[in-house]
Amino acid sequence: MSEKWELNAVKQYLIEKDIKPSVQRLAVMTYLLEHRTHPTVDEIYSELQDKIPTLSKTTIYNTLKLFVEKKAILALTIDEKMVRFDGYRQRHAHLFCHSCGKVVDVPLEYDVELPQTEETKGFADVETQVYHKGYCKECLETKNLYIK
Amino acid sequence: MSEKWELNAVKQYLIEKDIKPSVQRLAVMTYLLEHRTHPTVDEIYSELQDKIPTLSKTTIYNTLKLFVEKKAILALTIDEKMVRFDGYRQRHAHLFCHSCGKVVDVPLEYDVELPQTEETKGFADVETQVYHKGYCKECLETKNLYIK
DNA sequence: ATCAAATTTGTAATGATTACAATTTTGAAA
DNA sequence: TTTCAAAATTGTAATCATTACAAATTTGAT
Repeated sequence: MSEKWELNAVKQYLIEKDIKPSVQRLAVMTYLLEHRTHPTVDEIYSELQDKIPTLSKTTIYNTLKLFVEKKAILALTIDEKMVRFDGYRQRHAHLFCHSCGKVVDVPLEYDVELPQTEETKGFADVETQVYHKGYCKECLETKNLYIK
Repeated sequence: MSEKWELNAVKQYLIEKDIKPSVQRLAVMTYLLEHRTHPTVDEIYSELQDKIPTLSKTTIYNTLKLFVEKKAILALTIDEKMVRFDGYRQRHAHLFCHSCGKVVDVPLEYDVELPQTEETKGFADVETQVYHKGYCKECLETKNLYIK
């Protein structure tokens, strides 16, 4: 569940992505690399508060925004309530449970390409995300969900 | 751009989906069927205010929520700021411009299936959405975007 | 015509995100 | 090491999409 990352490897990764490392940035990136849970801003903030007592939630927002701009992580809009973040860089899709909000990685066998049509011509910097949305086994078993 | 729908056909469609037709519901569904622009709540509300002077934005929210529950329309979470709605029922993917927020339909040649793995086993009622995100030609040509 | 259920409406609350200004840290140059 | 401007961080206040909720209206069966 929780791969371990060397601080220097994380630092190197940030530098590769043209991001100046700082205590806060290293903590956020390390958290994302070690936790494949697609956390929200609040989850990251709560988890890192202990390690960095002066941490501000605005810093988490700033940092994640920077990481996304620099393409070091992915912002997932799978949950309509809030953005989830993903530091995993291999091609994969995501599965979302409408009931508990859990997001899990699922394999994606091939690239889903943007077709070349009149509409899509000239689009640049396209990144593709595949979302599967439904209800997970645990929620179906433990909650009384009315799924038609 | 704007296919025309008979009121009775829309009414029939709502009934098929187990939705009791009302003036408001017919107006919203007709709007979604005739406009493939993936409008937001505000856009739908603005457009229908003239036709229905007493219309409330809460009604738009209620109506869209009902339509989604009954699977008459799709809620797109492609834009992190707000939900977009789609009344088009054929299989297709979506293309999103980060700069202007435009969402356009693009062909999707095959079903993107949820693979059967330990993690995905037991998931129910899964619906798949494919999002392509980038910058559209118009924005690239008319705005000074720094795309690295 | 009556009346309960369903629907619509308006207002107030919620909560994620952003704006912004102040404070702190960093790192190069003297 | 000291200085100082740029960058990064922080806290607070504002924004704005969405939801909660209660009152008003409409619907449809009797």
